[in-house]
Order: sequence, then C-alpha cells, then structure tokens
Amino acid sequence: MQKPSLPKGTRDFGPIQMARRNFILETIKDTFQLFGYQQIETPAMENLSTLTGKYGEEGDQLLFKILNSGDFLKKVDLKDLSEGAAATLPKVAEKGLRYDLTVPFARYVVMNRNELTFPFKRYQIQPVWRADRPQKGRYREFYQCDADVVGTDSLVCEAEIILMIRRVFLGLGISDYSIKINNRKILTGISEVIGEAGKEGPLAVAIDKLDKIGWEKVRQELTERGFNDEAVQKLGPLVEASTQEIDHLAFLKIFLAGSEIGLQGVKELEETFEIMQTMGQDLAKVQLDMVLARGLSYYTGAIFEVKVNQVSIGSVSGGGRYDNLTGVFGLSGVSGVGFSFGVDRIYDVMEELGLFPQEDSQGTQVMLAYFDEKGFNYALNILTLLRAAGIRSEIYPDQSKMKKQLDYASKKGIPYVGICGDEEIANKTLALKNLTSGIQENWTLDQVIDHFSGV
RNA sequence: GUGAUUGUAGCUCAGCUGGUUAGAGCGCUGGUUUGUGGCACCAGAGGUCGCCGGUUCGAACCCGGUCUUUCACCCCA
Repeated sequence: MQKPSLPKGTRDFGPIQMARRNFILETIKDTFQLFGYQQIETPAMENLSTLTGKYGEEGDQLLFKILNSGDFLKKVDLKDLSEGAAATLPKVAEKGLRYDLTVPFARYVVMNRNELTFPFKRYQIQPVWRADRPQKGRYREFYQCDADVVGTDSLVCEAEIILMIRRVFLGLGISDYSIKINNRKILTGISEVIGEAGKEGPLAVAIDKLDKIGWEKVRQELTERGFNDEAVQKLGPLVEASTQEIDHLAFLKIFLAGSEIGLQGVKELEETFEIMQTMGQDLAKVQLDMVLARGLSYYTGAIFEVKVNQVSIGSVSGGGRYDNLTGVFGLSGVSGVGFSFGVDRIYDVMEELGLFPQEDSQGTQVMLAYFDEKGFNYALNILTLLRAAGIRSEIYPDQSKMKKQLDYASKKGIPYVGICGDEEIANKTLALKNLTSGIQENWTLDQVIDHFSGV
C-alpha cells in the first residue's frame, strides 16, 4: 500500500471550501457579465513556443513543461545532453501548462481575428500553473479570473476596470483595500528626466520595492544596477513626494516637464479619472501610486494593483494596458487592457478577515428520517413531493437508529429533520424537528412546503 | 534557483542529555437510552514516529540523503 499525497503547491477543495470559492467566483462572474464581457476558455496546455519568451527569463523557468509522449528521447543525441538542459529541452518537450490567461488570450485573438468583432471583451476563469516555490498566498496551481478588452485604446476601459474591482469587493464584503494605479509611460518619463532613458525596466523593478524595503535599499539596488549617482539623486524628490499627501498629478506635471512620453502618461491617468467623474463616480479607494511598477514586461500604459489592508497576503488583483501583446503572433496595432483577480488569494484574505458567512446557503434544507420499512416508504413519497416543490431535501439512505440519522443531519449542518413514524403516517404529517432549537412539531406536508418555500 | 524551517493517532500537539509495551485533548466506534442528535458518564479501536540509508548494545530523539510544510530572497495572483 502507498501513502496518498499531492504534488507540492497543489490542494484539494472540500465541500465547505468549494461553497466559499463559488461565492467568490459567482460575484466576479456576475460583475464581468454586467460590464459586457463574454466568457471563453482555452486549453490547459499550449505549445511551448506560444508561452516561452513572454514572461521574461524568470518566467520561462517557472513554466511547467510537458514531456513528449512515447519515446521522448528519440530526437536527443549525446551532443544535446552535453550542452545541458537548455539544448535538450526543446527536443523532449513541445507543450507546457499555461502560466497566465493573457498570453493564451492573445493567441486566441490572433487565431480568430476574422471571426471576432472588435473591440472584443472577454473574460476567462481557469487555473494556471507556475513551477514556483510555494509559500503563503502562493501556489503552483491557482485560478485567475481575467477580464480583457482588445481592439480599443479608449480610457473608458481603464475606468471600468476600477468600477469592476469596486463592485466585486463590495459584493464580497471587503472594505479596507486600495486600488493602486500608475502608468508605464510615467515610469518611462521618470527614467528620461533623471537621464537614464531606456532603463525603465530595472528602474521599475527596484522602485517597486520602495514601500517594502525603503529608499536606502532601493538606492543601493539602483546603484548596483548601473544607475549613476546623479540620476539616483534626481529621483529623491519623487520618492519623497510619493509618500506625501499632495496632488501627485500636479507634482508629476512639473517633475516630468522635460519628457513628452511622461506627460502623456499623466494625461492618460487624468482622462481616466475625468471619465469616472462623468459617469457620476467618485475616486474612492483609487490611489495614484507613482512608484507602482509591476514586473510583467508587456505593459505599456496604465497599470493596476489591488492590495487589501490589514492582511499579510500580497496583491489580490492586478493588470494593465499592453499595446503589442498580439504583435508576436503576427497581429500588430491591437491595443488591449485587462486585469485579473486571484481567487485563491481573495479566499485567503477573506478567511483571515473572517468574512465568510457561517451557514451554507446551498445546503440541504430538510432530511427525512424514519424507523422502519413502512416509514422508509412513506419518506420516499414525501421526498419526491418536497423536491417537486423545489426544496433541497434528502433521505437517510440506510435503515438505522434514529440517533445515527439525527447525528448525520446535525453534522452535515442540515437545519431540519422530518421524522416519519407510524403516527405521522396515520395522520399524513411529518414530525419536523429543528436541530438548532431542538423544538419538534407535527406539520402537514402543505405546511412544511409553505415553510421552506418562504425561505 | 538561493538560504532557513517543519513532519509523532483522523485533527491539534506532548514525548527529559538516545534506554522496556510512544502519550494527552478533541474526533471516531459502541454502550448508559428499542421514537430523537448536541450535554454527561463508561468502554473500545486507531501509530512501520514522512521515506531511505548510516552511527549505536539500543534511535521518535544523533548524522546524511530525499519528499513535504512554512518563511525570507527572486519574482508574482
């Protein structure tokens, strides 16, 4: 006999967890649909050529590769082996598990460009896999809920992303959180005005850690990454301003005065906020974060990140605009913007904050219990009638002691048990017992149906 | 990928510098209660101490490897 086990970083979801996950999923789905997004799905596996090179060097390492079927070694020769893993890999694996939903979506858009009506708004809720080392709030298999719109560069999309995030969090009962927003063009502008044009990549990576490790450490990292002292010096006022309660847009207009692209980024943010105002919306929870960077290299415009306050979990949602994601698949000039909710992290956050409702709203409402064959037959009849009336009900399947039957209902959290004994059969009633209060009354079937239909 | 950390009954954990048959609480099964769960009392079942190897007269305990858990870095939902 072998001990059963799970692969590292994966989990089973039991009935309670699934009820909770479905609650989160339904809230998100409902919101996406309300905003006009249509659902699609793509395969769990993609050709490796679709996936590699889209997430940076680190990302390629985190891809799960699928060994070719059959004799996977037949194309490998000794020379490949002597050259190491990088040379051998393409010959033994040509498929991989998807790393996110955005790249498969880009692939889908390009392959179906003639059938799709643009702007195309799609949502997608599926698991993704990363060969990461698991830790708190980080799994090797987890769900993403993406909503993206491609084929328009309208800033209405950016505004609507903010509105969708707010609606979902309202529905989930999460109230203390911030939607951080920035624009890659602003980061490009910053690198220009400090005299390190073209280095926004490393600048972004370093500056993103500001609230985590502090200015001193970031400064060190920048120097290590080859930024000269003068440039780092020039960054000082920005870092200071980012922590102060001032009008960041106004600050950026001055700070980025010498950078056309930087000012363009500021303008985009400004317009996004104006659109929201025209829609009659305020900017609650929205926070312009001048040092928000995000790692993914394909972002070119707005970038988002959502952090729930007072919890130890990382960001629960993120996204941004990408101008040329479909370009690598041969369709250029299509701008897209989208974001993603991490269900597993939202789950962890809600658990940490104790936000899940106690009772299960989809569980059985009544269980039928009985003492003997006669009662069993009577109960089977009643069961059909209850279900016909739309009442979630079940019968204890084995003839056994009343104690056992009640125990089962009690443990399963079923609130009512309908007991079928000789007396009840004779009077055409049910002895309906409330398991919370312990009170038991004899009710006619009509009364029972009335009672539960009203709930 | 780098550096730590964890693993003993279904669950949460004790287990002394290595020394007979490895314990507790909760849970589980049965009983006190043959038309009634929760509470109480009584009895019982359940463990190759993650796995493999080594040191030792003797290993849950020491050493090596491996898997797993958690955490930091990197990166990210």
